[in-house]
Amino acid sequence: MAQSKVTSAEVAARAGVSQSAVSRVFTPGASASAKTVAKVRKAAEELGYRPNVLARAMVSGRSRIIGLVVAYLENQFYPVALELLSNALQVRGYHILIFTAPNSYDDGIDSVMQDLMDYQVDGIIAASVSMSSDLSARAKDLGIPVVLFNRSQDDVEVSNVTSANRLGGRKVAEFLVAGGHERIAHIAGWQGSSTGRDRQAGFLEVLKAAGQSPFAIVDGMYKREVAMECARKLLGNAERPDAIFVGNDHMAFAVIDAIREAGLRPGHDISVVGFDDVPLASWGAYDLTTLRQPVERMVESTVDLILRQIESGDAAPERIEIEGELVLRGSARIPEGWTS
Amino acid sequence: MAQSKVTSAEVAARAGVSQSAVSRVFTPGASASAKTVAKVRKAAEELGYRPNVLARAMVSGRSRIIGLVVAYLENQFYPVALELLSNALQVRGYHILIFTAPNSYDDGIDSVMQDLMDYQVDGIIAASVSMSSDLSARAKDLGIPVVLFNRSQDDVEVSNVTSANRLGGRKVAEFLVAGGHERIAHIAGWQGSSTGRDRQAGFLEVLKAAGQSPFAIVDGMYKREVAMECARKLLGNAERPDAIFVGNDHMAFAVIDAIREAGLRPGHDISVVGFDDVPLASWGAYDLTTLRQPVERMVESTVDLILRQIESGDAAPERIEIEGELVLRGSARIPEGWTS
DNA sequence: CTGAAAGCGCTTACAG
DNA sequence: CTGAAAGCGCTTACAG
Repeated sequence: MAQSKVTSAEVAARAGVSQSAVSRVFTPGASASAKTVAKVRKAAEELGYRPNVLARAMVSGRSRIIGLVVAYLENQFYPVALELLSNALQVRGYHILIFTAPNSYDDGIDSVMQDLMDYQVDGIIAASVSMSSDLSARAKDLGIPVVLFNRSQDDVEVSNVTSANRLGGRKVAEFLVAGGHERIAHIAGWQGSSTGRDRQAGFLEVLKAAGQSPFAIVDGMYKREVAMECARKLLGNAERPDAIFVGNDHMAFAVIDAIREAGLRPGHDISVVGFDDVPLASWGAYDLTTLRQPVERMVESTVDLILRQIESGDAAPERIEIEGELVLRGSARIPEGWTS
Repeated sequence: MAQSKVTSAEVAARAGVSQSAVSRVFTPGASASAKTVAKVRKAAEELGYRPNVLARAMVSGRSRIIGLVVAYLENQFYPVALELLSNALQVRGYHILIFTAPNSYDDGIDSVMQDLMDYQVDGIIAASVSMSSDLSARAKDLGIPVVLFNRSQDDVEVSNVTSANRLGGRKVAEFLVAGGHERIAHIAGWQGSSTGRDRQAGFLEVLKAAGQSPFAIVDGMYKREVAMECARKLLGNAERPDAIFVGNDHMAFAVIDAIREAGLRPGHDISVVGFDDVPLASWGAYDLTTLRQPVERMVESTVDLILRQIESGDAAPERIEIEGELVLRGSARIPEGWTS
């Protein structure tokens, strides 16, 4: 059927026009007469021609490739975001080139960024990675737009999209305090990340205002094993917390497993609240009360932001924050007459 | 620091050599004297030069991009595979360009494949997708290697890597029969997929050999909601199954949720066995007995296969099948003295 | 080993 | 609107 790699020159020959004309027909916004368009489309169809994206990228300086730096795909939040991101970008004519990075260390990220540049990506979306300032700076230097997804970075002028993490931490604390809990522990998100710190900060503010001090605060590092270990310790003592706010759902699942392992019932003997609302949170086995991160809207904003920066060359960094709501389920006691 | 987009010509000028010499220094296997190499490396370093992958791709015909077609990322098996695939490919100097596709319909896949070709990918890995014969054929026509991951297709000559699905189905059935179960139901994987059919076929063979007929067989479509619905129906009748073999873990979690919802205990009142062994299967809340798909080895084979085809031009299709083992956990009764 | 030159498949001023 | 030509940043025969 189709020839192997048809070029615009072959189409031109068949259509009886110049190669430039063919190019124009396939370039949105370029001018060509209706007659030319018709001839070219017909010939292209017959030959199975499609423009070579790479060649186009070379001359136009636009690869229509977005580099996505991710890790931590065991946390369901990221695959979900990845799929949404990819779909949204595909519709707009872009595709995602994946770069997997060691999560929290600057070591590997350096070479990842090198790679990224080699591919002439039009933009970079960094999810769940702490990019060193150097690298954000370097991307900027090269005029490559960067958007941090679900993470922010204070020391660099870079765009980011997050949920309202601090407010979210506050909401969880208010809910827990209203529920009459008096020994509230926090297994925090990684304190090397903005999300981990912000959620904790909001949580502590409200606790303080309520005249409580936290039963315990530990860094769960966003890792299942660490959170599990923390939970076991917390539950192993004579005096136990009556509620645990966990820095994300992924860790909260471990905490619930640990609670049951100790013979206790989440939502009855001890309340657990997570952060994210990944699909698994709503499944029967966990039924997790959690602060929802509105991932669809976060993705929309991220895509809008990066494409705007690419297409208009407007690189003014923007910080977008989207508010999420508490989703009530069975893992935490609901205060009398509570209406979110 | 770094200039915006340094070219080989600039490096050449600074090093006092020709542009070709610079190219050779960065082309593995090309010949250059030690002296030239040193001068060029020095100049490149100072300028922050890195070869443009896209330009290289244009002339060499190698983009070092692998197109990955995926969907269904809510099933943990795929993100896990994606991460492993990306890591393995990155080490070998390739990267993954993501194409998300509607799962089971040929409709959308068609345009996805068009896209794929536009980017001049060196190879295609198709996961959890049924490619139409046309498209496999077309890729072949263009000399683009294709490997199906976790899926096979009989009507086309295309490489694929799967686990031993039929054998896996047999193992599950043997285990369940040995456990004394006599009313074994099967919520099957999507019957439009080879994996779904093969697992079911193996399962039925053994049941038949044991003189049993299945309590029920339904197609769960690899979807959580469908599986949940099937399970509810199965449990709603006066006579219930005493075991359910579920076509993959993702659906098995739904089945376990349904069982508990009905006030029954998995592993006691009714045995459940899944297929995959995703990380979640080992978490306390599900503790799922399941037939492990050896994803690391599947990924290794996939990467080896596609790179071999790309780099040697050897396009002889190969079908690789990797045996997986049953992982015993709490969701199914273990036969007396059973040793896997 | 090395340089000059052609060419990969396009887009985009530049004339007409 | 249209064609001829230059050029994007490389690799790769081809001579030397």
